[in-house]
Amino acid sequence: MNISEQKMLYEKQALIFKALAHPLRIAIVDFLRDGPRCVCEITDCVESEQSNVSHHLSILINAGVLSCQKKGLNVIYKLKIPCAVKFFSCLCDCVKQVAKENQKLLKMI
Amino acid sequence: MNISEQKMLYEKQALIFKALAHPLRIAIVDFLRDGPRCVCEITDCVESEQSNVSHHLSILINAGVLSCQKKGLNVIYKLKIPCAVKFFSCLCDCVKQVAKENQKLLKMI
DNA sequence: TTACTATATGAGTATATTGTCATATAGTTA
DNA sequence: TAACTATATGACAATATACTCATATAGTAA
Repeated sequence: MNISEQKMLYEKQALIFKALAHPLRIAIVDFLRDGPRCVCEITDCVESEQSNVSHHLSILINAGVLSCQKKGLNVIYKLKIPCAVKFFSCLCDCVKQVAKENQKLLKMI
Repeated sequence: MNISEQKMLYEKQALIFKALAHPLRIAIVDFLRDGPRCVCEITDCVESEQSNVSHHLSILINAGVLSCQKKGLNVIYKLKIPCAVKFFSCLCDCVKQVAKENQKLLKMI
């Protein structure tokens, strides 16, 4: 892989991270770990406006994190990144670690 | 975990994703997979201005993705998220998959 | 056909992020 | 001490992203 190919790869990877870089979109991905769900179920779960959820879903679709399928009036979204589940639990550990360090800092002051 | 705790966790996770959601920062993380490096080495590698690299490094530090240590005039940065390596190779697969699908689409037109 | 329901889209404003420049800081060397 | 080197910081303009509102679309049911 040459340098410009490498740069392009970084940009593509950044698109995926960007897609995941929002609490609401993480909530959506987390919810879909249990299986495919329609927009109305997702909207109920994340407690936001339908149009806002729709915008966020399209961001996740464009990044290739989710796929979707029409079924009657509904559109069913499902998780498409197999490693998301593992990475999420790792992220939990990271969040815990950061929290612990902040706690230490607070005690030092 | 109750709902507001869940939301806080999503926000913390989003911070980590946000930190990784930039090609230059991904390049930095990728570079640091080989081991700790000082700012000047990182700057050389990613081919950007020193002040810009410094800004991006501070974003990665704040998110808990990297840690750093002063050593004489230099500051040595190192990777702090153990799962980053695995997740990166998964992301490569995802990028490939998206690319394949786009190729299919192009052929259909 | 009309009315209804689920979802998507576009415009607009508010806010956040980016890269650059100039400059500050802290450690080193002479 | 002064000069130098590596890195960090702050302000700024340009750009991107988020949320809301109003509205469009496409499928369903009467």
